Amino acid sequence: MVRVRRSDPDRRDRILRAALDVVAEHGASGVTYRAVAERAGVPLGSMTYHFPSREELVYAAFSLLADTMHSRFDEILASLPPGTDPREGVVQIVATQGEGYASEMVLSVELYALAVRDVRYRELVQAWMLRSRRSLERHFDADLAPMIDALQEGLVLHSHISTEPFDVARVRQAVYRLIADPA
Amino acid sequence: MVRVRRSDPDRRDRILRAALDVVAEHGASGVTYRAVAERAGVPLGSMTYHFPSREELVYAAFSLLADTMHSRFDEILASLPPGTDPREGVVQIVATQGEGYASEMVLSVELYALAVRDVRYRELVQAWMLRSRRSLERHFDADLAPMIDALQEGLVLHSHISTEPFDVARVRQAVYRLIADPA
Amino acid sequence: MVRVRRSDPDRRDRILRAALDVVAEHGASGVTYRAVAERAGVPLGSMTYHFPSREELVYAAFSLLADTMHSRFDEILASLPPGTDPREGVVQIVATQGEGYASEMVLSVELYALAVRDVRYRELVQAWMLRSRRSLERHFDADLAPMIDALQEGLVLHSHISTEPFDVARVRQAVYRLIADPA
Amino acid sequence: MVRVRRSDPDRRDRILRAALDVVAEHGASGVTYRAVAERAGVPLGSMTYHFPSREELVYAAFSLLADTMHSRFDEILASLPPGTDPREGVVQIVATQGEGYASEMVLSVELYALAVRDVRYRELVQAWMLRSRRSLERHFDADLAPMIDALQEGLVLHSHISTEPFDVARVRQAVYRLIADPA
DNA sequence: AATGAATGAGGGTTCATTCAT
DNA sequence: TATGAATGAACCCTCATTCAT
Repeated sequence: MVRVRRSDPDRRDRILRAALDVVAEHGASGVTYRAVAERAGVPLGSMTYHFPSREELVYAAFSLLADTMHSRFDEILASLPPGTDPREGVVQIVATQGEGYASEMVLSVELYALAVRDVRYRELVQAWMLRSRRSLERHFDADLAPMIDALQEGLVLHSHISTEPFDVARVRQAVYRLIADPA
Repeated sequence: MVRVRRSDPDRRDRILRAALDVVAEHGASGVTYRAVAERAGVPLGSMTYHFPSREELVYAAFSLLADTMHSRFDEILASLPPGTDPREGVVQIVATQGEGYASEMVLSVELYALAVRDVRYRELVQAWMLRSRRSLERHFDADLAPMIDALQEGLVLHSHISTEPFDVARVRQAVYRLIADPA
Repeated sequence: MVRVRRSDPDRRDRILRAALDVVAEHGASGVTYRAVAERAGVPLGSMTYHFPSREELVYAAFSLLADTMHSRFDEILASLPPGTDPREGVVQIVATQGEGYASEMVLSVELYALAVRDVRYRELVQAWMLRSRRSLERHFDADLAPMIDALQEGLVLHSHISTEPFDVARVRQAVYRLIADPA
Repeated sequence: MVRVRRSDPDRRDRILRAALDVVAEHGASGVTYRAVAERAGVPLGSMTYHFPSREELVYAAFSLLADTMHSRFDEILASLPPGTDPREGVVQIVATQGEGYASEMVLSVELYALAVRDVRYRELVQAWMLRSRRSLERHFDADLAPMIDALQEGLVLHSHISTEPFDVARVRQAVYRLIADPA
């Protein structure tokens, strides 16, 4: 009657991706076992088998998000052609997150909302932030890294909240002002 | 048998403030009629009387928040003693929101999380942002205002997520770098 | 579509009686909101309205049981025709509970099972036991009351567990032996 | 990667004892495969291997209980020094179960609760009761045995439900009254 | 012989919302 | 105007049981 699929090794992963989809659409509080199960195409009982509590599911999903986002962030900075002004890397990061990957921005804001209220998520974000700074320090002074990170954060956030069209020129101007003299 | 207090003119307001308290503690999704009613000390039936749907309640609460936060923002900038470097106003705003008023930061992140997913809240935030810029433009160039606003946002956000102690010097340095030459 | 029955004053009571029915059939652990709701003919939502937690429901049901059983117990002893040997009252109590009212015995054993594990139920049973003794003391010496109560308990219990037919003569003999000389 | 202990001959027994522990703590309805498996330190899959259905597990556990309890009962009566008033054996049984071995009382009440609702358990208890009477008949008249058994049951039960301290004197008095003239 | 993976059927509880009063 | 009573739809989570290995 029912299709039996006894072993499904990457089911855990599929569930996590489905969970992030649900966060993007309905927010972190919209992550219900049911919603994710349906999206991932797995039976409800399978959800609690892999993630015994909803909280674990949400946490695992946001951990995956942090990893994914950092990879993208790091890759942009790492793959700058030699000789490029590294500030262009920052501009590109903002542009990438501000224009494309909109859903990931949605996701990260949800993560921040959790982080300001819950230590566990605060630590997760903190670790992610440190990794971002480490990546920035490949090109910029260590003192500057947190500032660049903050500016980039604010720009991306505002670009997503704003109803105005994304303005790369303004982003570039802000970045170049903050980092007058790339180290 | 208890004499009921006839006419409770600021009950609506008390409910909204209670709602914001609940957001600070449990997030926007934690705003249930029941939780808010208990916090505000009003009967459950009174909630739906004043706010026929939950959505209206939440929206009204965040509207109140935007007003409150803008007032604080504007007041700091408006009350700078003549002759002060206006960049100090920006530093002070970040410091105020980064150190004290932590719960308001929690609230605003929740608002952002709503905004990135829902136009109605996006418009609310957009209007607030425009007012902030208008306030900044009293001291800075109009082109610069959005950048300052973004930097300030990023700094406050990171200060709340970070587990490191708040560092005013770094904030000041970032602000002064971005605004090298106050208009 | 649905029959609306806005006020139903003795619904609470009907629920409790339904709960006891369910205990009799499926044991205390079988008392689920759903099972009781169906039995009482009330919507599921009504259950949690009247009894916010399952535990409250169960406790209230067993409180009602204790009251009901004590009433029956007391009434038998109180309505003995003057001049009757009061020991016949005890015999009659055992007979009543041993032959008729079988379901109530079932119920009381469930209550004992709760009582030996949970103080709250222990207190409930303790209070009931004290009332029983008080009733017995109308006819018997205070020292004797607990013994009579214990014997009666054991006889009723065994009569319900036994597969042999109920034997009044044996009950009478036991009671008369224990109470050789009615006070 | 951990070497698995091949052949664990008394695992079945360990599971049953664990099951009884769980009954003592959470009642018969608390006996879930998971709870017992954890308590016994065996994998979940092992449970259904040894006891294909939960019902079998519970029944086997209570069978073991009946055996254990009867052994204790019989031993007390069998090991009375010659010349001792056999009624002291009964007193001692009540004292043993009333003061020590509290958890076993908990267990037996659970068994009674099952017995009054389910023939299978009724038969189990019935067999146990017959064995008890057989033991009593070594010292007392066959007619008296059921009465003694009932009294003893009621005394033990009440002692466990009562919040008053255990009173051996009263127990002795009750036993001596019921058995005025030991056969 | 033994067990981890998997799942469907509930079960307790929360809650927005409706409505009679 | 104001509110207590009421309810149905979810939601999180537990669990017995099945089965491939």
